[in-house]
Amino acid sequence: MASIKDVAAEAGLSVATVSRVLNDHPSVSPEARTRVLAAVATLGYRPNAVARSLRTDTTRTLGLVISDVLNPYFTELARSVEEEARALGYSVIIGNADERPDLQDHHVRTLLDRRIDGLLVSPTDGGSPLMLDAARAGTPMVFVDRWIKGVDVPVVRADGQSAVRDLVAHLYALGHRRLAIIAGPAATTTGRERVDVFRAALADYDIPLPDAYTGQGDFQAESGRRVTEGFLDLPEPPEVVFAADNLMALGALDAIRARGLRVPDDIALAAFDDIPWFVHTDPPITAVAQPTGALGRAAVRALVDRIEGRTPRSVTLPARLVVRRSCGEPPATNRSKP
Amino acid sequence: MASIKDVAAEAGLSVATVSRVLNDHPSVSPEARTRVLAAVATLGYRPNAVARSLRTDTTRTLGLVISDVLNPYFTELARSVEEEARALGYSVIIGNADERPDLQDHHVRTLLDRRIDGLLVSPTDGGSPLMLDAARAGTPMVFVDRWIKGVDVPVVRADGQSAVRDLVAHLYALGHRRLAIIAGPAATTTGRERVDVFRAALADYDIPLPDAYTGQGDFQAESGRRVTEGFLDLPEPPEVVFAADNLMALGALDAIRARGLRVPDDIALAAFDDIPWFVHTDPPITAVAQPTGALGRAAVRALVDRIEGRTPRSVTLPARLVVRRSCGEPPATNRSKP
DNA sequence: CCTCCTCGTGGAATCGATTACACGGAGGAT
DNA sequence: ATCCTCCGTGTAATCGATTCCACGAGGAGG
Repeated sequence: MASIKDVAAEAGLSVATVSRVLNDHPSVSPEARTRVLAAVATLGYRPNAVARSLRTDTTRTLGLVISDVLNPYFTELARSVEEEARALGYSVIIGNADERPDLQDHHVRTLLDRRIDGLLVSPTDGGSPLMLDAARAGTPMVFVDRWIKGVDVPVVRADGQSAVRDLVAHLYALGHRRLAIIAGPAATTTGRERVDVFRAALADYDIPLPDAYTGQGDFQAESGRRVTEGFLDLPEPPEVVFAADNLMALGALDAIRARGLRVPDDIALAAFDDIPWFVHTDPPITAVAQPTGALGRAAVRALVDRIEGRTPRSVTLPARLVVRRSCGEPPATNRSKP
Repeated sequence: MASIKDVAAEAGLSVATVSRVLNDHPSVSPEARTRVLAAVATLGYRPNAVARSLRTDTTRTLGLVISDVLNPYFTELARSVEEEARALGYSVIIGNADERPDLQDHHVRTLLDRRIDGLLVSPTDGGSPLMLDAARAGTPMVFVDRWIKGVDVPVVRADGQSAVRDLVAHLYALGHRRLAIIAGPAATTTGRERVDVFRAALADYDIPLPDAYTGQGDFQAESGRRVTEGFLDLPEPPEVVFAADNLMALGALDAIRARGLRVPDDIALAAFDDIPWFVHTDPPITAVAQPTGALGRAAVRALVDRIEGRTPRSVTLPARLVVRRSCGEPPATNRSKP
């Protein structure tokens, strides 16, 4: 593969001049410029990004470590992150932690070794020493969706509070009083928070959230199934199951079906995170929708701000309730009336 | 960030010795080894992968360019690719082409600039000059799922022939005679092939596949909707719609619902590519399932074989039919009988 | 006409690793 | 005792770029 030396030789100029043309440095004669460009074309030369990175200590690459690629929410997040990064001239390397702290560390380490310019993380756990060290050592970093307490790192996330309040109001209006939640891992912020806002919203209606109605999941479908089975085995099962993410909602749906029960007639179901498939499930699932694309874009902008020396800001965007049929009472089809 | 020179200074040895310890070169005294390791630990040193890559002309990184990350089929493929690569000591950089040839080229170019060791591609189109040049120039490359004719690159893919034959047999047994297909882009191999095997399977039953029953899609949900509407507007609409991928099947389902029609009573639906969500749609969708994980792993192995000087082999694995309820006649629940 | 600047260019250092080669010392063979 | 080999180590070249510094030519200003 042709190097800058070959181009210099072909153009009859020095490598310095070639480099200047390639980085459009002002002081190059028009003549030299055309000669270099001609040589580049005939040789099909492309600069070696590895060499350039070594010299400039800059890779124009962002690392993104997410908890689970198979979760459509994170897939969409990854997609919007890559789009925004590309628009700003950066590439993205995605690491999939699969909700495993060891894998998360593996990816963080690999990305750091490659000297990425900045790191976007949705932490799987309460924070590995590795990540905390990296943050303290000054690696540009931004948390997205989930975050870790006690670290001075900007956070870009959705606030589900008002949407969950709306959800509870919706459920209450439908006559439901016994509401249960499938929580995420307590080690994640989203795992705890969603339970907290749900409990707070219930309190507004003087509805308690007993321990029996708060199941411990891990954001994977299987745990949703397990916890839901537990709920259904209760002497007095809940009337509604609220899953703290979309995969656990799927598991819950499975468990309910396996018992021959119907949604929403026998039991209602709602989920945190909205995904395209929820329109097509049987029945369509009522969900709290995060502004996923906007979150990804905001996260990239914050990170790039930090990298390029500006002051990054934390961002919180509101989630909103999307009512479908999984909690009962099909919503009116025409909402066009003012 | 500490460099190998700092480690050498800390250990009171030369950089050469440090490097030898780090790469466990045999001729290092035990004493030197411990001194180096101690220095590495106190400094928290990590080798700079960029510098190493420049020197060794090796990045231990694979590029994966897929057509659409939002498509669960490709997400799962990406995941299995990363897993297998990690097991073999490689990292993966994913590029999402979004079914756009220009984006595909952008990613291929970026990956090549970064001097990845090998490239895994599921081409969006018939083959850009860029990719053909790269292949000819000797970049280790393997096609997965889709491929390009006339290039000497191993292909790892699924063979849907027998599964599609099974599907047609299933449909025929249910009494369906007017079968339509939503094809993928003609520029892709999978776009054309799936139509061909479908037509061949129909021929076995003397069923023709008229032009009116072959709609042109682009592997995205919206095109599935559009084509299906066309089918439904026909004076004699088909009894079955077979979508050549899962997203178009989703679009088809939308279109059918929008007309107030029911699946499978009014019209049957089947899809190429099986995904977890098909179990939960209303009704569950009958599909041709590819062995996605195995494909990803086989592709990585072939690529690594090529990179490490062994001879890579093309691999074709059989797809299989998964019958659900979207074509009629709920399958018997107990299949345990011998 | 001389001096000083500016501009275009090239030489060479540099980034952080790997590795060929040289070298000194220890130990074995003769 | 001499010579050879092998082992552990260090020096320095190298990968492919960027960039500081020096230099010569040419133009402007005195």
